Amino acid sequence: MSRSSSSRFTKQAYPEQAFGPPLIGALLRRPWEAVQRRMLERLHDRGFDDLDAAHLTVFQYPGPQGAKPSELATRLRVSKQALNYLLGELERLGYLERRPDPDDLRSKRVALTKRGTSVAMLMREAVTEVEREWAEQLGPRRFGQLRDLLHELDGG
Amino acid sequence: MSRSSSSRFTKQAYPEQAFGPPLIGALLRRPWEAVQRRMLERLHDRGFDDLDAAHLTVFQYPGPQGAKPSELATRLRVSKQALNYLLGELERLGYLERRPDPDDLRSKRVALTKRGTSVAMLMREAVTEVEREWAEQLGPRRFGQLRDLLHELDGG
DNA sequence: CGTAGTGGTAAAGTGACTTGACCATAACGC
DNA sequence: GCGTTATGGTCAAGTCACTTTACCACTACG
Repeated sequence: MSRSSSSRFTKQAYPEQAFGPPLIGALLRRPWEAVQRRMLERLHDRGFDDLDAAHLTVFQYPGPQGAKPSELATRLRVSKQALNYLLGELERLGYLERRPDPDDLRSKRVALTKRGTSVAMLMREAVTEVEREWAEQLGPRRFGQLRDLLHELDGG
Repeated sequence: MSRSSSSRFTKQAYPEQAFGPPLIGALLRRPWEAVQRRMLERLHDRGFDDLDAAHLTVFQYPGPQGAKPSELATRLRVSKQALNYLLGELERLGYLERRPDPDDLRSKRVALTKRGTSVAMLMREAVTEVEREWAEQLGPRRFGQLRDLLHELDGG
């Protein structure tokens, strides 16, 4: 499903699109969705089928390891209650633990379990897999350009 | 692996990240989220504050104009009931109508109202705005490269 | 024309989220 | 020190966006 036929969005059903060509929004969205789908696919392949897209946001780069729940909530732009709910799920499923923060008695720190670390690694592998495919499609030099340009946008 | 020392994600809170540099997944995700946020921001600025991110998926390129609900559901990867729910909302709020399909009496077609068309145009403006900023940051030539590379990935 | 398939909707249930409240600790004023 | 404000986390209750299930209308196919 990685290559799909070209321009699968131009079916007869949209003969007269009021809009012009896709802007950068759509162009970023679709590859990103492809990455996301691949990650979930691989996780389910390997038996982690109690995870869904919502859980994955927690594992999103750079991952929750060592983070304080409230920090994570800010980073992921969800309320701390919503995040706490997710952390509860993930803890119940054995992917992480919430441990007391030695430096702040109010606070906790997220610690990935072995199972949680596997998920993080699998996600990374899935992305690497897609990277390889894209590098093949664009050629390594141009893929490198793409990554550099995105990285620069990102503030690197 | 401790490059990206200038990255805003390397706060003291994550001194020993288990992962390396961001892979293409994160690099795509973050600019895309920036675009998404800008769109919602502009819509709310202009008084369309009864819309949220979920509604926007319906307006996502290439937009719902003329589409059959079930078609849209497939495209957006949601169940047809969930989509129908969203369409109901958007119809109630005056952004679109569901009209009978002349060619298939079972089917409907989505027709944007004037209000709905405004939203589509505003979204497009917001993206264009971001494009301009990025073109300035990267330089027009390199921004063009970025767009072309993404377009090629997309199957263009 | 009968039977399977497709498009759409309604109804009920669920659960991921919200808002609001609360307690414990920390940081800062004096 | 001691009171005040801010921060971190959690619980409880309510909500609503979605799911599942079912169903009807129409179409396609033999």
